[in-house]
Amino acid sequence: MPPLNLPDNLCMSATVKDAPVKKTSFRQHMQQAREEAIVRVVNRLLAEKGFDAMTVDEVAAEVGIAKASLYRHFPSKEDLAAAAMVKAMQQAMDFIDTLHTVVCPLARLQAVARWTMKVQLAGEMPSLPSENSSLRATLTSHTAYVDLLLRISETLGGWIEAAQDEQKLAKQLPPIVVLYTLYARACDPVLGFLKATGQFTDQQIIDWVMQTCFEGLRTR
Amino acid sequence: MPPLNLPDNLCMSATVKDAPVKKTSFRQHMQQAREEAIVRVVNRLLAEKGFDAMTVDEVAAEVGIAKASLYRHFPSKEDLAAAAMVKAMQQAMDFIDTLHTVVCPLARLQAVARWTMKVQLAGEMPSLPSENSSLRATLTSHTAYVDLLLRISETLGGWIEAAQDEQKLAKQLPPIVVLYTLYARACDPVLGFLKATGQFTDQQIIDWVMQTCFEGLRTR
DNA sequence: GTCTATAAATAGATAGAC
DNA sequence: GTCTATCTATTTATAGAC
Repeated sequence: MPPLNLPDNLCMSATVKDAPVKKTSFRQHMQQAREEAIVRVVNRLLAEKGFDAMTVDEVAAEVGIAKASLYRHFPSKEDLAAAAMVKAMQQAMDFIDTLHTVVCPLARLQAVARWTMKVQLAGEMPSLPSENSSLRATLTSHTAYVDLLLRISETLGGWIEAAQDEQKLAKQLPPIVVLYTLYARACDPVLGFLKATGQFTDQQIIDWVMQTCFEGLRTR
Repeated sequence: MPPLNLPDNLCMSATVKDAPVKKTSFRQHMQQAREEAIVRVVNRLLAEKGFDAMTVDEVAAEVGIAKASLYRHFPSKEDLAAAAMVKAMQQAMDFIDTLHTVVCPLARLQAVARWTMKVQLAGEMPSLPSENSSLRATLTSHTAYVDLLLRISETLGGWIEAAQDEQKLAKQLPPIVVLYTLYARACDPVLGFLKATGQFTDQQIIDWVMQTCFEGLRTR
C-alpha cells in the first residue's frame, strides 16, 4: 500500500503483486478497448453530422453492438458526445504538450491551428455544440470536459499574451478574441466547402485557411 | 383581362377595375403577410438553434397558429427553412445592390461582411446547412435559393477579382477561398461567443472580427 | 455484459369537421 | 383557411432473458 493517498492517475507503480488483479485488469482492458471503439465511432459521426443528427441506433450499428449494450457503457446520448469531446480535447492537449520545445509562441499557436485543421479534414473533429443545445448543459457539468477546456484555454491564452508581448500578434485584439478565433477555425466550415469542390489537396486547403487566419484577406 | 399573359410579379397595373378582384387581392395580401410572419419566426429559430433542433410545433406555437395551418402555407419543414434562407439572401442581395455607388471593391466586400455580422448579432442569420443534412437536398433543388446564391456569388466573385487586381486583396488566394471565407464569417460562432461573455458591445465585437478577417491575427 | 423486445416520448405530416 | 385530433415513423431509453 502506498504511503500517500495519490489519485489513481498519479500512481506510477506498474507492477502488480496479487494474482486476482490480473483478471480484473484484463477485463478492464477489454472494456476500455470497447469504449474506445465506441468513442471513435461517435467522434466520426459527430464530425459528419453533428449532435442532433447523430442517432444512438446509428452508433450501435456502426460499433457492431446492441443499443442496450451501448447504454451499459454510457448513460445517455449526451454522455456519449461528452466522451468524444473529452477524447478530442485530450488529443489536443497531448499535441500541445509536444510544443514546449518550440521557442516562438506564435509558431506554437500556428502549429496548433494547423493541427486542428488537419484533424478536421480527417473527419475527426467533433463539431461545437450550438449554443442552446441540450448538450451544452451536460458538457458544462462534465468536470473532465470543463477541466480540459480550462487547461487548454490557459495554455493557449499564455502563448497569445506572450506572442503579443513579442509584437508578433496584433496587440489591438484582446487575447480572448484571438483564443475564440482559433477555436472557431478548428471547426471552420471553409475547410469542408473547399474539400467538397474536389479541386484542391488537403495541404493547399490548410495553407490557404492558415493564411486567411493569420495574415488576413487584405494584401500585406 | 390583360392582353399579355404576364407572370404575376411582372404585372405592374395597380388599379383594379373589377370589384371581385379587390377581395382576392386583399386575401392575397393577408396571406402574404401571414407567410412573412411565419418566415420571420423560422428565421429567428433557425438562427437560434439550427434546422435539426427547430421543431414545426415550435414554429406554429410562436406564430400563433395551428400546425396544420402551417402546412397549408409550406409543404414541409425543409420548405419552411428554404423560405427563410431565400428571404435572408434576398435581403443580402438588396443590401449588395445599394453598394454600387461605392467605388472601391474592397470597401464593398467589407461593407457586406460588416452587414452580415450585424444581421447575425441581431439573431436573424439562419445558420448554414450542415453538409449531410436532409435540408441540403431540398435547398439545391429549390430554384429560388440556387438562383440567389448564384447571383450573390457572381457579384461578390467579381468584386473579389477586382480587389485583387487593385492589389487590395491577397492575390495568393483563389477567389473561391475568399468567397467561402466571407460566407463562413457571416455565420462565425466567434460573434456569439464574444456576445455571450457580456463584456463587449456589438460594435466592438464586429470591429474585432472584421479585423481578424481582413487584417489577420498576426501583427502588420 | 450482451442480446431481443418494448416502452415512452416526440417528431413530421395529415384527416376531416367547421 | 383554420382548427382539433390523429397517424406514422423515429428516437431515446429500459426491461428482462441468457
